[in-house]
Amino acid sequence: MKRPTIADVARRAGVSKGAVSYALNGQPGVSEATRQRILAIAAEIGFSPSSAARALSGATARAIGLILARPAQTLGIEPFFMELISGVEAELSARSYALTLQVVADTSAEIAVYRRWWGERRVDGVLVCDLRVADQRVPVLEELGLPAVVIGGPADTGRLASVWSNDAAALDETVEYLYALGHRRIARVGGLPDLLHTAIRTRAFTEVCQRLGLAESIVTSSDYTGEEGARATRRLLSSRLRPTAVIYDNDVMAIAGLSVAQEMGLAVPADLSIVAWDDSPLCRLVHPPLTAVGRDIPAYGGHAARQLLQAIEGGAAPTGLQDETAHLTPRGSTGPPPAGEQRSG
Amino acid sequence: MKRPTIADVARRAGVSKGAVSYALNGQPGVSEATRQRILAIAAEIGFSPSSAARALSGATARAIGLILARPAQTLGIEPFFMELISGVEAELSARSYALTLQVVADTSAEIAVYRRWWGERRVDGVLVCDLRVADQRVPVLEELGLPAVVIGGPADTGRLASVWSNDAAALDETVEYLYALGHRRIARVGGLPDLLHTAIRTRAFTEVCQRLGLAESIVTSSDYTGEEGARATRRLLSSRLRPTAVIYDNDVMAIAGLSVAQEMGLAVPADLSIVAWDDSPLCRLVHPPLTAVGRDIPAYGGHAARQLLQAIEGGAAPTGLQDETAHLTPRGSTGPPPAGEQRSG
DNA sequence: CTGAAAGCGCTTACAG
DNA sequence: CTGAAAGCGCTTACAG
Repeated sequence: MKRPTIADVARRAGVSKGAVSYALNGQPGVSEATRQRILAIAAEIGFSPSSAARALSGATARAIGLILARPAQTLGIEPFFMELISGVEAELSARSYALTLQVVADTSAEIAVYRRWWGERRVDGVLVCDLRVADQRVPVLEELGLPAVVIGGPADTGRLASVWSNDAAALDETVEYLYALGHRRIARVGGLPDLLHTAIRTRAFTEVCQRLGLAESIVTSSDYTGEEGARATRRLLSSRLRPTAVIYDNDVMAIAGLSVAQEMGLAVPADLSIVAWDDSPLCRLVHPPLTAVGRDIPAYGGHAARQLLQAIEGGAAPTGLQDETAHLTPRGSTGPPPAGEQRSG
Repeated sequence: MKRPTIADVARRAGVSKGAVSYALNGQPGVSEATRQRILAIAAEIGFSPSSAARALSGATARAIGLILARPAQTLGIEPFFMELISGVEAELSARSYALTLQVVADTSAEIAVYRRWWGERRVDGVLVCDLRVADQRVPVLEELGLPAVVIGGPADTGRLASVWSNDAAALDETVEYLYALGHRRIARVGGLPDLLHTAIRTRAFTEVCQRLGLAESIVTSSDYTGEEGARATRRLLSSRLRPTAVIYDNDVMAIAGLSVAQEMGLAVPADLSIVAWDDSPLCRLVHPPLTAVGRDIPAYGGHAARQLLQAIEGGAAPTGLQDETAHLTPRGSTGPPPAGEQRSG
């Protein structure tokens, strides 16, 4: 099947190619009657303007890029990224922008792809995930002048806008809730230590524990896999003064932690309380269902996409956006600590 | 920053634009020495050819499309799609093809996007997921002449190649394993009934149960969510002659089923054996870890991508590929049925 | 082996 | 309000 071009539409409508272009793009230059006739003909013969030709003349690819630099394993198992992508998509497809996705091994590969995309003019802008402390990607994107919105923060992202959520506040709320239940030995299994949000949560955790007078707060790092969540949990539960509550930095590790507790003969929540970050359907799948800290991730992705489109189309650099703070949803995995534990620590 | 064009490279190399093009694309027409000099200059000034200009003249976008028509909820929670995408990516990025991803609500939206992509020449070909019985997408893609590889089968996909796995054989193996353990009342919680692989597994299940003389084989359908998996399990476990083993069509429902069993006071595997399809890290996360039927999904995606690139570049339509058959990995969730149950049914 | 030129299908000033 | 034309940055026959 031969693809119709703008010339085909012009010929059938008896107008110039320019007129068709104006009609399609909603620009002045054609009468309303002509516009309607052109639109009808375009629809009839199934014409869509070539994205390549459009990009070449208009200099806009109508595509944005998203790079994921995580191993396939953790990518698949964490609902976070797919939910984020769904939200991004909803925003993009409403404006018929395409999403170009790439999975890479590490940050340097990611930077190489940004450079290539920029050279190829393949995307009009990018969404940057997994913001790191002193992130190397930020200066590169600034130098290239490739519009970008950083997902994560708060942080100094220079000229790049960011969309972020107040994780420190959410963490405070969580620890205070556990404290109110009577917990005095609270541990946290954190995520990848070089991710900014891990650093932010770790600092908040340390501060709130100090404020509440919890001397024995413990933080360990992990890579978000179930294996590391299980290993960290075994270590915590085998220690002399084992914690009565554990906060995990993702849902997967929390579920792994629940299994380890069961395996070690500890009842949840009678002997151990468990809190998952990144609330997701996974948390409601297990028994008992997990108390979790969460927020609307598709909406988060949508907000980031909207900021990016604004940066691309509006010209004016958006200033960034503080998204909703995650909130705690208590379920069956948290309760008071075992009797006799309540005042120790 | 101004993006370098082929003219910049040509000027600095003291050759024509044509020569630069030949050098970059590994075509004859330039001497080896000149080619090396051109390549060095291109690398030095960070030149990547504009994908739009390339697509416009060469008629190849160097991008393939993938559409997911599932609600955000199930997309996020099932590791399958992300693993598939990872595998596709690995194959594509090795040849510097881009992946254009779109999430849509239903099949008619999906078909509309195919038509638009075709008109826009945005992608050189597409990967078709979730093959259905009498799939409406197949004739549309054939009519458009858009290269496509169907993920799933075996089925009559006309001129489209497909990559598939023998699910019937894997289901046989699973039922025979449960039969050998002594199970005589085996139930199956199937996936979306209009998906081809659900139909194939359902038929295989019915046939193997007949062959083994298991009269009371039960099949229910679901939408792959934990909620439906839990509901189906409650129904099964509340029935007068409850099954002693249940096979679930995905990992998420199997985990939900495990929780329901625990909630209803049944021990797994002492009172109930559970098998998950789509083995994934989730299956090893719970306690007991789930016996599961699985295979290498990233490899599956990679094979599909390779077939598609062959269809796009080779010209000759690939004939399709039978991928590895899924195999059963016994873990802690399966065992003999309760004493006294072994000969009933 | 190399250079000059046409052409891909749009968009957008520029004249009428 | 409309038409003719240049130009985006490549690729690829076509001459030399």
